[in-house]
Amino acid sequence: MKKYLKILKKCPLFANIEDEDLLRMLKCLDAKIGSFDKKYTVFAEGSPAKYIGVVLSGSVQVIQVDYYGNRSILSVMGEGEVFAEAFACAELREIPVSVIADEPSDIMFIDSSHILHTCHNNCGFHQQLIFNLMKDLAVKTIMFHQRIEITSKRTTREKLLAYLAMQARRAGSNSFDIDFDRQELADYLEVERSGLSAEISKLRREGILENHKNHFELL
Amino acid sequence: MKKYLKILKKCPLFANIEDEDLLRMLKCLDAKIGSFDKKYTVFAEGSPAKYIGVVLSGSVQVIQVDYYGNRSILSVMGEGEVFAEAFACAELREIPVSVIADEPSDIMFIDSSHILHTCHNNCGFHQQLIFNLMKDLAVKTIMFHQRIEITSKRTTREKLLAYLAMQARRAGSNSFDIDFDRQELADYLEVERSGLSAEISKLRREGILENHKNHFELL
DNA sequence: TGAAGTATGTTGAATTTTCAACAAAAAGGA
DNA sequence: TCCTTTTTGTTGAAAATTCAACATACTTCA
Repeated sequence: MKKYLKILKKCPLFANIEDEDLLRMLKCLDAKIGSFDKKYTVFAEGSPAKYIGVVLSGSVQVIQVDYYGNRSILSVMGEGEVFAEAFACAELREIPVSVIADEPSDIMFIDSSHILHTCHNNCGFHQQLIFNLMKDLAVKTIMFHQRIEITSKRTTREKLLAYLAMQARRAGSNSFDIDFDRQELADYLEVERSGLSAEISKLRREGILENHKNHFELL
Repeated sequence: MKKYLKILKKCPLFANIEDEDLLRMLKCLDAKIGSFDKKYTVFAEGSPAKYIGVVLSGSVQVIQVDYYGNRSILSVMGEGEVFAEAFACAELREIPVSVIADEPSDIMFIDSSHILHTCHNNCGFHQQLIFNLMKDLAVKTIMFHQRIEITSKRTTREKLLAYLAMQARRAGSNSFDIDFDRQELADYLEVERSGLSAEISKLRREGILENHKNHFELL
């Protein structure tokens, strides 16, 4: 667990908790670590909403797959980020999404009941954890607002440009890499992969952007 | 304030707080009440993310309007429900949405800093409030998951049927009323109003549903 | 009640997306 | 390196959406 201390310190769930306290607390919370190869399932849709996940290394995708097999990528969580916390905190029985490893990843699992209900050791961190969880969930809510702002556009072109503009803002530069391959970007933007490829080519021909693989530059 | 006690008790923000404590606490939080006529703006996009809103009567819509004037309805909050809490909790400077009264509404405003930072009176409810806020935000996150599940469908028909199926589930019956007029439903589903009307007519002709105004029945 | 304003339904043309199929390019493994 | 697999780009036809315009129904309020 010690080797992940640097990541854990960046994790919003553990903000304002001292190093020495952190490891002790994780023991108290009975945190477990698991490793997942790329594409492997961390949580399957319908499994109990019992554990909160923390990405220690790698990254995971939170996805929904509907009746017809259409897949939506809801979010991508990277190192130090938390996932599946909303289902545990809202006390859903089952999680309504799947979580898969986007690359080889180490994941820490915390039984949510250890956070939500005061532990018998009465260690003093629950209040801080709850507060951190609240902030984390507020940030997640805003993340969904941003996603909806992008996907509510009506055309592939507008969705793509809105997405790229947001990535450029995040990167602080008009030149940046994106995390998605083409199919994944289509699943995030909720458009057709082939139409997305075509639109990228069109924007390039029009001189609006340049790109090579996953690197983009807005002109 | 007393006249709203019944509503406030239903409000998730005040769960597990005794009646007698509630009014005292609201005074401590310096809660204010405002009234808004239908269509009036409760919060304008870009205004400071300082206040948390609680619907005492009526209902509000949380909306985004993009550069081209396209309007998305993100959520509708009715009596006892909380809004704009995510922006305050995440400590955004400005709120990225607008909130408008959907009907004549009374709204309670609470300065978020009074909740997030321990008050000098050191009244004992902050921990419970933070916990309630966390739960509320978890539920909101799940609400967005559901919205995305609906709007990620590719056709007007699929979006509409997914929406109606969810409303039927919520109502516990195949016969139910919806809160939206046609334009609002289109803004929620992110489709064209005229196309939506056409699709409703088509589903009716196909014998898949019956409807009169805002009453629907799935057959 | 009547008039004005708003909401809903309908339609056809233009635009866009989806779908399927395939070619080309890139990545991975033996 | 060569072969296989995966990813990406391209294309045309079919399907669906958007847009604009208008008719009708419904509301509101004087």
